[in-house]
Amino acid sequence: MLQTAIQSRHIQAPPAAWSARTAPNTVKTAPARSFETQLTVKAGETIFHEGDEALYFYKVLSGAVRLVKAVADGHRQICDFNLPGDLIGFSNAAEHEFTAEAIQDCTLMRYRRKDTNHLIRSDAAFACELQALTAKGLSSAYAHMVRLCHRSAHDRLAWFLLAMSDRAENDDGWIDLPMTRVDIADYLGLAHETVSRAFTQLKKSSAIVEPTLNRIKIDRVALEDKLDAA
Amino acid sequence: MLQTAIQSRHIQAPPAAWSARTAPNTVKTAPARSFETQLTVKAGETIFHEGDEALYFYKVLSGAVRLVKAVADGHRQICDFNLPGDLIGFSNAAEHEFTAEAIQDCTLMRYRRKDTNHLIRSDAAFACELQALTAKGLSSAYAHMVRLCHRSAHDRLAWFLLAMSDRAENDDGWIDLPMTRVDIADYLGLAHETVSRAFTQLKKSSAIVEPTLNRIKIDRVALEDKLDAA
DNA sequence: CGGCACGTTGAAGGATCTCAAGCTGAGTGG
DNA sequence: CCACTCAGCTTGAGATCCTTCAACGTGCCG
Repeated sequence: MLQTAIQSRHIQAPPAAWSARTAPNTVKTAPARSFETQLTVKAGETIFHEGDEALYFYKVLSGAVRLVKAVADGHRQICDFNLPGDLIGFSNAAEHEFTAEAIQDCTLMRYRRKDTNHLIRSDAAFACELQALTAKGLSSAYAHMVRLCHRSAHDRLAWFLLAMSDRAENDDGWIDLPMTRVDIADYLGLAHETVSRAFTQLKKSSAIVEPTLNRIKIDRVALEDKLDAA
Repeated sequence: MLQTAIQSRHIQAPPAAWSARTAPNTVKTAPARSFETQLTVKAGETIFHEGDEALYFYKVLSGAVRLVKAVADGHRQICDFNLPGDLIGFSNAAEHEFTAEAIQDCTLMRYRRKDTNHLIRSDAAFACELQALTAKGLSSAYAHMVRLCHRSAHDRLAWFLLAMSDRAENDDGWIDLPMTRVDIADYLGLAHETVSRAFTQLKKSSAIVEPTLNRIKIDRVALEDKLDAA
């Protein structure tokens, strides 16, 4: 497995743990229960805004979502991408701390925040799972910091692609990248032109294969070597 | 509020509030109880290592701690600084995700993790509290991402100093910076020379006053103007 | 067809990193 | 009291990388 390979080289483990998530295959169309509501959101639509009263939190069933914080100078920071199984917007703050936007058509399960404490009390398993998912989100956030602290643009992108591979690789080895280059740039703290150039170089060096813009296959060893060399 | 819930239920004598960000002046030397142990750590010593089995979590009573993740190329990323009132290492992961090092002589309160899990199951209020604290940590992590995404070194430093001001300003308006320039650099993802130059410029522009290395006073308006202008 | 969003590529400029040297203050030992 | 050491901080200069601005290409859609 990747972790062992990387750890043996004394490298920071790759950001396998993304935001709060469960294995994709555990995602089911849950039966309707009183405390949850299923809904669909079209690509480009906003699920909630930064600063909105946090009435609900969500779980992604299908599609992809980006979490965006606006920054003073007009730039934006994408804090995380959420894929099926991930939780969105769970915090105890009264207001949402970021804007959640669908980047693909999504189906979501919505939970009422005020029911949460009741559920925690009445359902120990739910409480433990929620705690674990939130802690995982924190772990993911720390991993992202490590990504951002990498000075080199190529490092950041390689790191990102390895993480996407752990997280969203299909059975046939292909990785779907639902986000645009601009999204990736805002996620990694780079200019989108820089991301584009880094992609081109990775393709030239055969570290990735990219027949279409949103579908790639990576050469793990080559990418990890690039991290080592840095 | 949740804090009060936990205090009244499990902690007869208040070890301050159980908040990830408690006001320093509420920190007291709590009496010894079965599930907590007070200990002291000297500056430079390690509290726990990244990858260690997570047997305990801690609360800072006095001093300052840095949370460090090692990165492949020999660099390191400081994920957070912890000051009195902060909690350290309270995720549900089996292993600590970062190394915690004292940057000043510290007194800490140590809690056994397995007691925590028991309490989650048996006591809903505790579970809610822990959930809230973890969510707060996540919020702090997102805020840090925004700091890191600021392209300019001056922006990052200004942001950092404003945050330290919110967090650690004394009654007389002075801010203690227990961490070195190198620590700040690793926190902000910059070279320490760059941090030093940024400090110098802020001093020249009178945005900060710095009679000694570890003690500054900031001009909030000037710093915020710098962020806007960027 | 035109408009538009997204992506790629080039060129120039600027910010940061790296390497290197010197400075400061604290602690130590003579 | 002084010289010495060492860690942390500052400053300089050059090289490197990234950003910015600009142009162009592509695919989609009305």
